[in-house]
Amino acid sequence: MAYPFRSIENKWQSFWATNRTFSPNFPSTKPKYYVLDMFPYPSGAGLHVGHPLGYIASDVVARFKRHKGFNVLHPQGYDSFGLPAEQYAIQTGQHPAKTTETNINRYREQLDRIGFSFDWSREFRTSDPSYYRWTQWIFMQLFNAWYDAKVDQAKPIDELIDHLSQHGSKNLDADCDENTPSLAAHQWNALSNDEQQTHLLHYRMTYLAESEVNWCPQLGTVLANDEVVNGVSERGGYAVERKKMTQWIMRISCYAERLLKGLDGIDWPEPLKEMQRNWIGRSVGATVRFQVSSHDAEIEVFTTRPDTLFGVTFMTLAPEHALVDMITTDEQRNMVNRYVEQSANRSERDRMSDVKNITGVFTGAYAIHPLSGEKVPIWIGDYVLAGYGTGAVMAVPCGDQRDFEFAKHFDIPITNIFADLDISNAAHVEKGETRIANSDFLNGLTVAEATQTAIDYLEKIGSGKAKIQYRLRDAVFSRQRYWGEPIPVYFKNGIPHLIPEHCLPLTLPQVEKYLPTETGDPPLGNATEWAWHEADEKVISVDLIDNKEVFPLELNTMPGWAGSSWYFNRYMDPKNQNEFVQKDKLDYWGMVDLYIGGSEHATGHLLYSRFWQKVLFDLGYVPVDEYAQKLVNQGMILGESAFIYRKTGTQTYLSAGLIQGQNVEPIHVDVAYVDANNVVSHEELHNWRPEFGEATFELEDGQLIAKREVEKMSKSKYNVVNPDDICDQYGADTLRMYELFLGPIEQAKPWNTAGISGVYGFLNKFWRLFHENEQFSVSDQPPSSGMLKSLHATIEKVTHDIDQFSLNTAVSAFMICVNELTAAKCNHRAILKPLTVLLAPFAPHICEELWEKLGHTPSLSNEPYPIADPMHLKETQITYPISFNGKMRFTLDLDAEATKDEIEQAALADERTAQYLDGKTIRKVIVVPGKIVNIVCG
RNA sequence: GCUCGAGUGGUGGAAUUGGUAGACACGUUGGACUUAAAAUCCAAUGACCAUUGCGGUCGUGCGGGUUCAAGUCCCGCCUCGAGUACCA
Repeated sequence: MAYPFRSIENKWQSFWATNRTFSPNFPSTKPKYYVLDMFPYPSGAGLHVGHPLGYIASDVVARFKRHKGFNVLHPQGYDSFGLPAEQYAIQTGQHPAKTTETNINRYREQLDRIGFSFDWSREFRTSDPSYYRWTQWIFMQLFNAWYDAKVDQAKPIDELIDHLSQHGSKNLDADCDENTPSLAAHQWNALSNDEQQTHLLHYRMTYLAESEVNWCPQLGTVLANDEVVNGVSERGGYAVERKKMTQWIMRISCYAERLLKGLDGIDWPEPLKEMQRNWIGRSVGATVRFQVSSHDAEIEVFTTRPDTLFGVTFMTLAPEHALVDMITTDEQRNMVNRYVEQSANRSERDRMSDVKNITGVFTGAYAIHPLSGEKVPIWIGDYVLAGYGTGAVMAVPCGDQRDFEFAKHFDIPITNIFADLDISNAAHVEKGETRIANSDFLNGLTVAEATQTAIDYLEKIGSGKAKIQYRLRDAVFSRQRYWGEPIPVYFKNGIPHLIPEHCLPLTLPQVEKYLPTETGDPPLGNATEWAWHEADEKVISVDLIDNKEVFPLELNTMPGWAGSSWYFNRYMDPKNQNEFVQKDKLDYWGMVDLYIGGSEHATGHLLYSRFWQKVLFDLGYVPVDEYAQKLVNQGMILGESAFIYRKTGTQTYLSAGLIQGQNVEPIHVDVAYVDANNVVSHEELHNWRPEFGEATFELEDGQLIAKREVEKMSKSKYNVVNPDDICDQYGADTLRMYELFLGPIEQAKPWNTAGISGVYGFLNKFWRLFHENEQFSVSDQPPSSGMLKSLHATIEKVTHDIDQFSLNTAVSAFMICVNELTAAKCNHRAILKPLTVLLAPFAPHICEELWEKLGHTPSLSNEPYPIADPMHLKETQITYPISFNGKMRFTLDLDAEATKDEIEQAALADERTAQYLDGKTIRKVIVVPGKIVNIVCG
């Protein structure tokens, strides 16, 4: 008879909800602990068993910390702006808010069944105006900030304005656009207001600029770099092209160094940190300026190898480089134009898949080498990317493999500047102890020495300077979508202005259609009325736009990552109408102590959120500049798909064992219709897909056998396991423990429904141990020392495992303990009480029930966690393996208190030792107290 | 190509960080209970040899090395996974 998990789980879930058991206190004198999950995007498909894994792990820690006396903040909410709801709206006309609402309700139902200890009173949605008004507010703070590189800090824009009006751009070290003009104070003061505003855009942390963006025509929007994977959109896999557009951009690049450094102080998985480091892509080198011969122009390049300057035999510009048109000679113009056009028409993907082909064209122009004064030809090649560095390189064929191949292909001379090295077949790329030759004043120096000497010289003659280059680009922030946060900006004479702060939120307007307008404006262009809050809600009709009193609003919306870049702060004070978060709450809750989520967000959410946090920190709004002390990436739970095989071109389906030598294609079968022995149920197959009724099946032993294969869990692969079904069949406590038991949290692992019986059996066993004929029954006898030892060993192991985040082994420890208790028929009250608390983080429902039956007042959630008593763990005897030359021969039971010498003597005195030695001499005896005795002889 | 990470029974995975490899669980086999099944309980389960002995030999991807002792440390490979890619 199974334990009544259904009634138990219902009872305690409603108890927790009614009593708000898991709401933390504020203020509180207790130490705080903040456990956070990456909040979900509520998709239409609902949850599968893979989704809750991270939530279960964080819930164990949250409950554990409550027992340990912490005031625990463990919230949950929804990242509810996003593409799928919008795509659905485009197809069906249903407002995304409605789709989202439905999906959230479904998510909530599913989550509630698993018994999480979330404080639901703090729930919010990023698509709710009461939340996104603060996302808009943060946008305003970014707009009103600039980056002072002198002190490495973002500052209010007013300070910059003061500086400009007093000193102009003199003594100003700001992170700004490359092409920002320098102004004297009087020039600045002479500018009209609009001109000043335009000028300030060069400095603002979020700015409007025309730039090359990743445009995805199918999605009808631009994408950030991290949303483009292998030249196609991450979502949908559509082609992406480069396009010049005026967009809102976030100046994340000025934080490159701090984002990099900050990684050292936080406990995040090393691979993830590595991904962020690569993404930021710091490289140390120098910029060098080459004068263009007979033109009034310079080409600036970035190089990591200033030591190889004398090896430069040509230069290469990206086809998009601004100087191409100017410097191309008339003879070369046709070829150059054709080449530029060609590369422009090639999609990102073509260009990438075609890396091996060397293409390029000579411009006819020459540059003057800044050191040697020689003329070097200027070429164009699409191996040089417009988006990195300056979009131009100095080519050193002897020291760079691509330059080398380019030179060989076009027959450009190669100068060898390395002493005693053969470079006839390949470039010499390693740095090492190589000495430089053929390089005037660099001759005889090592690479490192030459690098420094060359930079010093360049700086002296004013032709270059040391520079650290980052791969990290500023992030495009505009999306041509409907379902996102409106950007709180209006345009006056084409100049962007923030709407007044007291008018927030600027509410997402209703539209007839979710597609771009006929004039090509984003979907918000379809809106005829906008609402914003100014005392009472005020509606602005688009008809009233006269550009005198009423101005047009920004029609782009924010990207998906906006709302998720600061939400961890909002949980501290989710209902606050006056501030984004109250300061003393920020001070109390501080950093997230444990953050759990997938590693797929490495270069997206996890980078942008660190960026925003740093800006908010600089501006004095948050007390810490990193927001998550420890991050754990939970691995994916994979599905075990099932396949049967269709003979190609027929309606004949084969059992998996019969496909040898046949021409077949695998067909997914829903895993629900396949049993543990991989037998497919015919009946259900017919009900599922009527067309199988007309098919013929070739069977093995009268059965249709499916082949299993591990794949990502997804609806289209028919391998989804719904947690609801598991809760129905086995209960939430079993689901929780089984998900943890599957393997280490960080690892990807397949879901195997067959294995669940082990955990289910464990909980039943635990229940039965304290029940007789369905009646609760505990013994009041004192437990034996053996049982106490078992209990305390488990306490020690489980506590240690939770600290180490090794939850799968903690589950095993419970199983061992219950097996031992069962074998000894030990159902003592003194054992059950601590065990109930110990197990509560893992299987909270059953534990609450037993706790109540023990006569305690629910809930047990703040009951102190048991502590292992070393008294009970003490060994009286220890079994020592006695080994000879590392090979074990026999064991010896010795007093646990025995000293090293006593152990050694006992081992040597044993007659079996004498037998084994048999005349051999003892060379050494190694004794490790509590572990082993090894006798080395020979 | 580069950068990380990982290779342990039929399977998922343990191993206090150099100290009796294979915990725990699934699966499999046998047994008990049952008219039968389910459920439950007990036993066996790395391989090979011996099982009329207690045992022995080999075993953590492959090849070397250090050590009394290596899954664990070092050197050289192989395979798989993840990330990234003309980054100057």
